[in-house]
Amino acid sequence: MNLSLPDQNMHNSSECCLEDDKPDVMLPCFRRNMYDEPLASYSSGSIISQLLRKTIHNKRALDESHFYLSSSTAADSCQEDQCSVSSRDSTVEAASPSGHVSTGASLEGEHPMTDHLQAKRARVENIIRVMAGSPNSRQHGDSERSDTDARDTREAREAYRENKRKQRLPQHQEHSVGGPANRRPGSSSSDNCNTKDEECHKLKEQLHSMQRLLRQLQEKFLQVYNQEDPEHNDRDETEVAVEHDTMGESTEPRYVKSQNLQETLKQELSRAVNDCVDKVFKKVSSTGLDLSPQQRMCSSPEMQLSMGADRKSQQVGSTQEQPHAEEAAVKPRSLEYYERSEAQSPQDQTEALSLVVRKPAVTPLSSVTPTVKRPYPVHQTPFQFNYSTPLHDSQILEHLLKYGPHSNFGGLPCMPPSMDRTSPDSVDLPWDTIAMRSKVTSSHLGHHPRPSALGAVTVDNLCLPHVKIECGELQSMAERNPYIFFCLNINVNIQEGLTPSHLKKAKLMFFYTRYPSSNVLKTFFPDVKFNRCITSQLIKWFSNFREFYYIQMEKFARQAIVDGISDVKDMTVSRDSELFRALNMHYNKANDFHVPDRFLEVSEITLHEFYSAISAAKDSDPSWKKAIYKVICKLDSDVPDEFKTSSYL
DNA sequence: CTGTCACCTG
DNA sequence: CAGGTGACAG
Repeated sequence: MNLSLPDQNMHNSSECCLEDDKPDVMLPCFRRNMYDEPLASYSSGSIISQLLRKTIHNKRALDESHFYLSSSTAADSCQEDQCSVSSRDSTVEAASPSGHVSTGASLEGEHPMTDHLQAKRARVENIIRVMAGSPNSRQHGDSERSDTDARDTREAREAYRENKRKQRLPQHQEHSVGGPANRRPGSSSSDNCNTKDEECHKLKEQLHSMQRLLRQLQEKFLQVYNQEDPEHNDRDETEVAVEHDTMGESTEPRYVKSQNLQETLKQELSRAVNDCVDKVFKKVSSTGLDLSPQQRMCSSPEMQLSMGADRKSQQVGSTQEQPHAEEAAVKPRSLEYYERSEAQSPQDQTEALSLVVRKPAVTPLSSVTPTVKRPYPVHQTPFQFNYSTPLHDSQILEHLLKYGPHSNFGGLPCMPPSMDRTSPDSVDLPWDTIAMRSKVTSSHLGHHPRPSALGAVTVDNLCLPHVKIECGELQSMAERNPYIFFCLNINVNIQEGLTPSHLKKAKLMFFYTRYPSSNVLKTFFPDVKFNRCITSQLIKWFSNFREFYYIQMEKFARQAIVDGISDVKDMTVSRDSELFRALNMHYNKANDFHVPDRFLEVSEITLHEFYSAISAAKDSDPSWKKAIYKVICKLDSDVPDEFKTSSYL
C-alpha cells in the first residue's frame, strides 16, 4: 500500500519543524546548514535582497559594538563556537567583498539613496521606540510596521538572517525562572512576545514589591527594637521579639537571642533577595528585552558571582547559564525588532519561537508533560532504529516524552559532550532539580507545571546525528496521550513497531481469522511499516493466540469427556459458556467488542473436533492435533473492513 | 535456504 | 507474550 507516503510525511513534518518553525533557536551548526544556506542562495540572486543587504551592512555598523561585545565574552566551548562564528561572520562579511553573504556589498550605491535612508530611518525609529516604549507598545509598533511595509519585512528577514547567528537562545532561560510565566503555556508567536514582556514586568514588579516589603520590615523592626542598625531587621525577628515580650523575659537575653537570629536572618534575607534579583535579571535577559546599562552590569558574571556567595545549589546553574544571559543582554536591539516584526508574519516566522508556540494546539503539552520515563528495556522492542539526520518529530517527541521537556538531550548516548554542555535547560534551573528530573523513573505521565516552551527549547537545540528510537514506545506514548501527537501534528499513523494497540487489534482480528496470511496482516495493519521482523512478530502473535485457543479447546473437550458428555451435540458454545468467557477474557479483555457469532460457531466446531479426537483416542498420536488444525484453518472468515483503518480502536 | 508452524520455556 | 527450537513445505 502507501507505506512510504506517510513516512515521507513524517520526514516532511520534522523538516518543517526543524527548519522553518524554529530556526533561530537552533544551534548554529544545525541552523546554518538547514536554514541559512538555502535562504542565502535565494537571497543572493534577488535584487531586492541585495538592496536590503546594503541596509543590513549599514545596520551592522550600528550594532557592531554589540556584536563584538557579545562574541568577546563567550567562555563555553560550544558557546565559543557560536560566538566565534558570529564574530567571524560579522567581521568578514563586513570587510570582505567575496563570499555569498557579502555579495551585496559590491552593489552598494546602486540603489536609490531614499530607500536606504528610509529603511535606516525606520530601523532607528524602531530602536528608539524599543528603548523608550513599553514592550507591549513596541510590539504593536512592530506589528504595524510589518503589516504596512512589506519591503521592511523582507529587509527584516535579511537582517535577521545576517544577525541571528549572533543571538543567543532566549528561551534557554525561559524555564529557568520558577515564576508564574513558566506555568503558562504560550499559544502563539505574538502571545509569546506579549507573554515575555508581561513576565518581565511581573518579575520587576515582584522585585519592587519585595523591596518595599523589606523596607517595611526594617521599619517595623526598628520600632520594636529601637535600634540603630536598620539593615539587620527581619520579620521573623520581630515575631520572635514580640513573642518574647509576651513571655516577660528580660530585655538583655532576648536581645542576645535576637542577635543570633539576626545573623541567620540576614543571611536568609540576603539570599532571598539575591535569588530574586538574579531571577529578575535572568528573566529580563531571557525575554530578550534590552537592559539598561545598569541592568547589563548586573547580569555580568562578576555581579552574579558576587551576589550568589551563599547560593550553593544555584551557583552551578548560574555559572553555566551566564554566557546565555550575557549574550541575550547584549543582543542588538535592532535585531530584536526584526525578530519581532517577522514573527508577525504567519508564514515567515523567524522569531525564536518554540515548537509549542508555533503550534498553538500544542499548548496542552505543558499540562501533560511526562515527568520522566527512562527507556524501556530493550527486549520489549523488536529492534531499534538508527536514524540519521534529519531528525524526526517523533524522535524529538520521543525524547520529550521520555525524559521530559527539560531534559538534557546530551544525556543521550549519541549526544556529543559539547551539545550536552550547551543544553539550554541546564541554564538556571536549580541544578539538583535537573539532576533529579533526569533520574526519575516514574512510568506514568506526570502533570508538570512547566511551560511547553521549555520542551521546544530543548528540541530546538537538537543536533543529534543519531538517535536510537524505539518506535513501539512512540506508539505507546501516542496511546497514552494521543492528544500530544495530535497537537504536535506528528504523523503517528505509520508505525515502525507494533504496539499494544496493534496487539489489541490483532486479538480482535483473531475472532475472524485464526490463520491470517501476511497479506491480510499488511492489509489490516496499514499503519505499520512492515518488515521481516514486524511480520514475524505479528505472525508470532497469532501463533500465540492459536496456542491459547487450542489449549482452551483441548481443556474443555477433556473436561466434557470427564463430565460424561457422550454426544458432541450436547456441547455448545454460547456467550454464556465458560469456554467463551475464557476466550473473550483473553482476546477481548475490555469486553468492548462484540464477538461475531461466527467465532462462536468456529469455537464450537473446534471443541467438537477436540472432543471427537480425544474420544477416539487419537491424542495418542504425537501429531493428532494437526488434523484439527487443518480443519480449523479453513474456517477463517473475512475480517471486516473497519479493521483496515489505522485509527480503528 | 527461507518461511511458517507448533511446541516448550520463562 | 517472546525467545528458542525442530519439523516441514516450497
